Amino acid sequence: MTTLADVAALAGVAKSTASRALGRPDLVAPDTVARVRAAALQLGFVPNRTASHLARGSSGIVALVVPTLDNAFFTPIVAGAQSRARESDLQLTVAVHRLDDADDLVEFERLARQVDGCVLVAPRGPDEIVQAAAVFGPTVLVDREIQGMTSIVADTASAFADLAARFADTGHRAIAYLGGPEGSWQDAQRSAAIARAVADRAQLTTLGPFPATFAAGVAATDAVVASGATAVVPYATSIGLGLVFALRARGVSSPGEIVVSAERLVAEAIGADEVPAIDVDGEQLGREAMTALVDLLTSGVDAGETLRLPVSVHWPESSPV
Amino acid sequence: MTTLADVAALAGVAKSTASRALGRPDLVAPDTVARVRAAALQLGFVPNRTASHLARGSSGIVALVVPTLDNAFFTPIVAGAQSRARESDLQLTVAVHRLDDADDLVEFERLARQVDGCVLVAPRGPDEIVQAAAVFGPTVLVDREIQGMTSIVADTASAFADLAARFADTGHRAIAYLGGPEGSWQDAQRSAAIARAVADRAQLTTLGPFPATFAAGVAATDAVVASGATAVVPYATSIGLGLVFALRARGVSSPGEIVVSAERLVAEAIGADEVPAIDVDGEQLGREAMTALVDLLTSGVDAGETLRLPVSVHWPESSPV
DNA sequence: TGAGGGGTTGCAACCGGTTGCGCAACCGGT
DNA sequence: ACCGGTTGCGCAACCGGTTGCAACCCCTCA
Repeated sequence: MTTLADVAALAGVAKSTASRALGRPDLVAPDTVARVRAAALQLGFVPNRTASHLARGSSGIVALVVPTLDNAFFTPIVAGAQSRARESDLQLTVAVHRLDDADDLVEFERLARQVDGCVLVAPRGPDEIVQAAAVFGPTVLVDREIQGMTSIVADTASAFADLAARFADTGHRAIAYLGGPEGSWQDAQRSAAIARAVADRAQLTTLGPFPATFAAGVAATDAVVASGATAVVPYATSIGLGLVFALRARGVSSPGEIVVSAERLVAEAIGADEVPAIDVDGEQLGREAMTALVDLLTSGVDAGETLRLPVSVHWPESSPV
Repeated sequence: MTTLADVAALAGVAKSTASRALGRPDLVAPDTVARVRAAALQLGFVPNRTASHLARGSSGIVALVVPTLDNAFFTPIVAGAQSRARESDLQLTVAVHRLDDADDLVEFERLARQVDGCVLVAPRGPDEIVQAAAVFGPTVLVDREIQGMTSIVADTASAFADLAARFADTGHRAIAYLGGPEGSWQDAQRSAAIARAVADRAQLTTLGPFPATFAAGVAATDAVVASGATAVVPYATSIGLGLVFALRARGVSSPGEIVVSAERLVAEAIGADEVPAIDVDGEQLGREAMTALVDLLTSGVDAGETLRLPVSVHWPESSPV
């Protein structure tokens, strides 16, 4: 392996000058920079990240904390964050933590102390725990808003409200919302947004709380049918999938008799192009979060602002009613 | 942050002794070890991985190379490898590379030179390219066998053969195999295994090659119907899913008229508990591969052996014929 | 002509562990 | 009492970059 010393020797300068020429060219005379660069190129020099990190006192590792990976919502976030981290030469370590209570915190601290920063996906649990987690270092929050913390949220609530409003517009008189897990920040947002959107134009039944699973959707079927709803907005894709399968199994056609909104890709999978769908770009969510963390790391200042990403709604041409 | 020097000072020994006491206690007097350990505990000492890696000349990073992440087959492998890597205090970096041709190699080399070792998931591409990739450092292969290389393979071929044989046993006279992508090592194994298993007990039609996508399954429908097959074994889950949906869309009941084998979880999703299914434990695949790599890294010797993981077959109680 | 100052560069001390080598103490054996 | 052979420990030199500080050159302005 060729080291910086080799490059410096070939270029006829000191190691320190070589280091500066490559890292902060503005501090070095232009032709010296050129000479060093040429030498580096000629030797195929690749700086040793480990040494660099040691000298700078950083680890070069950032953590992404998710509550679970058994959920299609989180994996794209991981992918997006991963790819963005790589662009900034950071290693991403993915950790599974719920951050629900104080016990989670002690384990989290050990992790946080070993990395340069954290991206937290903590959909549930009290604000206090999440805030406490943020004291260990630079932190960016995903899909949740807490006063004073930098966060990136998908504006799913607006999309849900849009869906519900259109259902009401297209003649649905009874709409059901299948609520998400207890304590979920997004659930609170979505539930409130839908209620505002529907107002008194239709009867809105809120069911739940449900965990974001296929089984929960199946289990919700009785209640949905009993509610008399002709349009359903489920908190999560998996819940909707379970509901659709269970409805079909008992002979209720969907989207014929009961329309269930879905996510874009799933709408295709369940063979219903005519289902209203939303498109949350999880990868972008992860990418933007990592971008925010990188900014925070380089600038050193935490603006504590929220970036709200739009969520698109696909409404079928043919009326789903 | 407390450093080794602090610990050494508190324990009243030299830094070097402290280092050895913690890392190789067999070289140090028992009571000295105890004193150092106590000091470390008291100060809450956490060794700095970066410094350790620099001194040892390793990076502490291992790479997992997959051809794509848009495929449900690979994500569990990533998860398994990830979790196993963490147990050995290794950072996992996931890279997307096909390793199909020499161009991929140059980019791969840059990656490989920065890590301690690689786990390669390279289902396609010529053996030579994969072998060339292995020269840059310790390497473990997943789901593919190449003479002389350590590899972990799921014994899917046997499972496929089992499926085909049982189809023949239960009266199917025309069976179709939907082949995988061109050049796929596993496809070659599976195809051959099925042919051996069916022998002359039924008519076997091999279709393809197909990419492992939903769309490919849809596109294969005409050919499947034309073949007169009553039982189909698709190379990949996604192909099977596409086929089932397309069959149903054109009024052919499945598994009623044409049985399509599937993977365990998918069999449930398509609402057919009575479908023969296989269960490949991708997470275990990734985990075992990482275990092999860790062994290789610590022992320094590459045995070049293959570990074959069993794949279970679920045959429905009620005959699917 | 000399003091003041900006731009370049080199020296050497870091960052925090790891490890080769040498010294000293201590062992049992003659 | 003397000796070869452990055993236990410390010194200092690493690993490969980064950076504070000082030296130096050259140019400007008084």
